[in-house]
Amino acid sequence: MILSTRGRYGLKMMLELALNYGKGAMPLKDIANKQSLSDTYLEQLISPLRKSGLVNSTRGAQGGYELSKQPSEIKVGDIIRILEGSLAPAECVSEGETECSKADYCATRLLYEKIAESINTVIDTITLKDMVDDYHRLNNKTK
Amino acid sequence: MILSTRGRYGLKMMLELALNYGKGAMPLKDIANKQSLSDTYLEQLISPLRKSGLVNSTRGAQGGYELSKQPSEIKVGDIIRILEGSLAPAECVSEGETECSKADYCATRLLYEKIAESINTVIDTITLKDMVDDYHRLNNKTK
DNA sequence: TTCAATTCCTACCAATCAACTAGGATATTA
DNA sequence: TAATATCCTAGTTGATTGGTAGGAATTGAA
Ligand code: FES
Ligand code: FES
Repeated sequence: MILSTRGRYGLKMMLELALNYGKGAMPLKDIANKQSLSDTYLEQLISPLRKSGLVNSTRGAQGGYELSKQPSEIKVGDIIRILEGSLAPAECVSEGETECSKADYCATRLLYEKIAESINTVIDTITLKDMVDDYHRLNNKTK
Repeated sequence: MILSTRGRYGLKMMLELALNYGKGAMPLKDIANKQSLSDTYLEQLISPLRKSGLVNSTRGAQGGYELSKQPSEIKVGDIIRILEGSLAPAECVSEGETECSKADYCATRLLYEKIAESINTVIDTITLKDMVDDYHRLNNKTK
């Protein structure tokens, strides 16, 4: 699996917050209940999202979390990279890493670069708004 | 990292065998030396490749491994899937798995499907022959 | 003012996985 | 028969995953 629970749960959380966007703060417990996930675990995942500025938090009673900007401005790539780290196929293609010494003559690196590029294109093209739209399309069909 | 050493070393091995294609069997120790990898570890990785029919083996002295078909007929996706398992982003998109019960109304699944599709397109388009060509282009430049 | 709701933070834990290593049986050829 | 290889099974070690536990700090409402 390319995505661990960190990325997958994180995406679900952020989708839930996107669905709630404009309706005020949403407590983590509500998110956890809606998605049937452990709230103490989600707590750990939302912390880096807050520190990266994707969500704002309000402490105390009636507090909770909300997106810091419009769903259309948050790419799923932002979320995934915060929670999973880079999705590079191998170290020598990942951004922060020191470049591999064999980079000049390594044929596998070209492959990794192509894989990385195609993944990045997908996750940086799709925003939370797209997922909200998908959600409504999927769930309002029967109504 | 999307690819573990299994996939990455496996690709290097197969590239080495592709470079040696048509020249008879190549012992694993030679591959390991050329790529500076542990031969006892590579032994474990080539076993599933042989069982899947991608490489043929010859036992005993002067034995070794060779590709079972032309480099142009072996997709890197074949190699990666054998050594890494599916590259699906999440369980509910992976082929063998029982389909997730929420599949009908799950918006994250659509995202996973798009990621999976783009990865599969890349790794099933590129063959060992392409990597061999890249290798020669990269390494004969200075000669 | 006090209490309940809530975020925030650190530490711990068990199970699994990743990346090897070790040791030996079996087959082939010079 | 010795040297060279593949083949097979079983460890081992460290990191990662997917959590739990416990409590401090903050805030709104009764
Ligand atoms: S392994 Fe890093 S460039 Fe090839
Ligand atoms: S989690 Fe499986 S379909 Fe959404």
